[in-house]
Parts: sequence; structure tokens; C-alpha cells
Amino acid sequence: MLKYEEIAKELEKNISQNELEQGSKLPVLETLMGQYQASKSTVIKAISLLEKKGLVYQVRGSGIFVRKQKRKGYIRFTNQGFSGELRDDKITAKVIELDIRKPTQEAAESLNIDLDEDVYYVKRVRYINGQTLCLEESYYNKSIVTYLNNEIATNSIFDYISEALGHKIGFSDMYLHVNSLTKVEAEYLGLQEGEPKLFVETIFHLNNAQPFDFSRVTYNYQQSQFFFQSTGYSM
Amino acid sequence: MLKYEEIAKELEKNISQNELEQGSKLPVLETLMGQYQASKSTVIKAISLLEKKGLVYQVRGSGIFVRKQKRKGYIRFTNQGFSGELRDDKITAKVIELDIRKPTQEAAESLNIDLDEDVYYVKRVRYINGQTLCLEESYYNKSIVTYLNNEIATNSIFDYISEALGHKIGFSDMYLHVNSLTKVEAEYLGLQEGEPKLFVETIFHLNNAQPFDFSRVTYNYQQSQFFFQSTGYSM
DNA sequence: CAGTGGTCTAGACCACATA
DNA sequence: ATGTGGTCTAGACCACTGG
Repeated sequence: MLKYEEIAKELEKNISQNELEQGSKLPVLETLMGQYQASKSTVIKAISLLEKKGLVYQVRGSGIFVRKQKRKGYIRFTNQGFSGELRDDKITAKVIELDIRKPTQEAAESLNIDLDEDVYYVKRVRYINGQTLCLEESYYNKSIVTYLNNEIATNSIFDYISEALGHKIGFSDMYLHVNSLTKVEAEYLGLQEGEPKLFVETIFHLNNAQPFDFSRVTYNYQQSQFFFQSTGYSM
Repeated sequence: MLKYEEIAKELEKNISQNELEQGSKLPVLETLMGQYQASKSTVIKAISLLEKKGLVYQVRGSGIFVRKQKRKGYIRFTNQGFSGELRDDKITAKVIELDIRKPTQEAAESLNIDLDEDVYYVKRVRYINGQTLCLEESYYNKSIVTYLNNEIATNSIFDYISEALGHKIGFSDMYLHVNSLTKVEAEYLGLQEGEPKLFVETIFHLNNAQPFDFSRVTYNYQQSQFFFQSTGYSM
């Protein structure tokens, strides 16, 4: 673990342990430099990381202050997308389908493969604290995600890909829509046809930019309360 | 303008002018250092900025590559929220109401003011390329935003706040829901009652963390196609 | 104008990707 | 093994805030 990550982690721990309120001032840079035996740049880098996460805000010439989320019960939406953060809640999944097949046109384009290449297709319903959260269909490029089974799909597929298969997950592109539930979708989510839905398509890439997963997710609007922190207004 | 911002701007210009494809490799760091007469750290900082914007991705030990958006016609959703980016399209606004009043309970809490303090209330419909984009209600803390009129509200209120009033806009907290349109909302947006909507509440803060604007925005789902780029998967 | 955060540099050294 | 990106440092200097 890098030094600036270490420092960021420590600071984060201090903030939550001491239950610092919004607006609380952190120690000045020089103090932090001494405390963590690090150079100014390194400390600033650590703090910028926290700023990116939405935990602090910096005011030039004044100080570094704690930032807090006002409302509770919202799913945090970060630069990693939702899924990276859902680990905090009790998320479970039920696998509905899992097989090897040929991709749809859209999946093939998104994954940058031919229509006759194999993909793992996974259809799951995910639950948050016992309620249906979303219906998910995913297409994994089989030449990258070489094996999948029911047990893996019931837990975190991404953990498996990075830990067991040793792939490094990189960036992703998300496309969001709002629309009405089809009959089939409504049944899976325990809702009524025509009720609203949040529909998110995501293309996940490896570290080296190769797409390995194309997913189409329909969210239960009753559980879909998202929180998003923006940082800085420039231009 | 800072040196690393300058470099980032130049690089961005080069990417778009040369129409570089996804995966194109940028010159190596040493070249860029020479080209812009800057130190390694400064160049890296510039590139990190571009990475944050979703324009490039970096692969350690390999290079820096161009990243491109696959689908067209989506509104980009960045760390600045939507509005920061909407400038590219033809956005217009029609003011429906504009007056000084007392805040609602929710607005008072969000703005951190008392129920008997004054706010500017603005209700607008915004259009994108002639179509209704959203219905927006905003509450501005009058002790900060001391004056507003119809003309300002027809254009960009935020430009006015930062340029004419000299305030520095800082971070914001956004809360997203999906739900169904009420009859009134549907009328403003030219849709039917019960159709889906994306509903976003945002608290905007100044540089010094003081909230100055609480807004409630209902989006026309037909125009609400958002694009979001995530960077990096850690933890 | 004092206090504090932020930029920028040169250079040592490290970590990863690719062949 | 080599090329390439990234961390880290010490210190000079700059920019903003607030009394």
C-alpha cells in the first residue's frame, strides 16, 4: 500500500472514529507532515484522495474541513459506480440463468467481439436487505472470464475475476435511462408493469482497456435512492 | 491559469483535433516534459486531470491512451453534476415563477437557515434543442444571492452568481430518485401523468461550505439519457 | 501581513507491462 | 531486460483567507 493511501486511510479512520462534524477543521499540513513523516506533496495527495471521495473539502488559505452526508438511507454512487460501494449493505443475489452462449448484437459491439464468439450469460436478481434491488443481465467475454459457476455468480463475480483469475479491473462506461417496467421485469422485481425503472447499461474494461463485461441492470425504483457528491465547479 | 491546467487543455485540444481513436497512445512522459517545458510531476498532474475527466486512461509500465465515448446523444454526467456540461447543447429556460418567499421546511434544512429567513424561489422549465428537458424549482439563500430577476433566471443563474456576485461555487450533494410524474409535473413537461421521471435534489455549496442553493429537478425521461464514466476500481 | 494550502521543480527510486 | 508510468522528497515560491 502506498504511503499516501496509508495516510488517507488513517485520516479517514480518525474522522469516523472521532465523529467529526461537517466543518470540523483538520490539523494543518505541517502537523500532518510531522505526524506521518511525509513530505508536503504526499500529504496533499492523500488529502486530494479524500476530497475525491467526498470526505473533506479544501479551502485555500484557510484549511481542510470535514464534509458529511446529510441524508441517510441512500446508496452511494461513486466514481467506481454503485457496485463498488454496495458491499456495506447486505447484498445477496439469486441466479436465474447462467450459460455459455453467443452474444446479442449489442453485447458483441460493447464487448468488441464477433457474433460467433462465446460469452458467459448471467441473469440475476439482487437483493438489498431482503428487498429486490435490481434485475441484472451480464455478458462476460469468455476468452477473458474463462470460467463461471452458480456459486461464484451468487457471490461477487468481480471479486472472483480480480482475485481468482488475476485480472485487473479498470474503468467503465455507464449509460443511464429512466423508463417503464415491462411485464417480465416487473415480475422479477415484485412490482407492477408500467411502474418506473432506472435502467443502467455498463461496459466494464480491464486495466488495459479491453472490455470484459457488458451488463444491463434494471433497478427497483423503490430501492433506488442514490447519493452523489460532486467536487469543485471549474470552467 | 495553472501550468498543469494549461498542459491538460493543450493535450485535450490535440486529442480532439487529431480525432484520436480509443486506444491511441500519447507521447511518452519525457517527450511531453520537453514539449511543455515542465517537470515530470506537473505533466503527470495534467494527465491525471484528463483521466478524471474520462479522456484518457493510464497503464503503468505501458503508456497513456485515449478513451472515447461509444454512444452518442447522451448527456454527460460529471463530477460537476449535469449542469456544468449542458453548455454544449442548446439549453434554454422559461421562467414560470420568481419571487422572494419563506423556505419550506426541507429547503430551510438544506440551506441551513431559519424558516423565517428570505429565499429567492425560482421555478423554470428548461429545454434542450427545443424539447422539454426538466422542471426545476430552486431556493436561493437571499443573504448570499442578494438579487435575481427574470432575465438572469432565463440565462445561467450560476454564471451570474460567480461572475456578477463574485461568489466561488464549491461542492454539491445530489440525491437521485426514480418515480412517477404527478399531473402538474406532466403538464409542464408535456407528458402524461404516471409516466416515469428522474427526480434529483441538489444542495449547492460555496467554496467555504455554506449552502446557497437547494434545487428540486424533475427530468423528462425521454430526454434523460445520461452517460457516466467511472475511473479505476480500487478496494 | 501572518497563516495556510497549492504549484512546481529536479532527481532518486520503485512498480508494472511487454517482449 | 528495457521502457514507461508513478511515488516520494526537500525546498522555493505563489495564492488565497481572514483578522
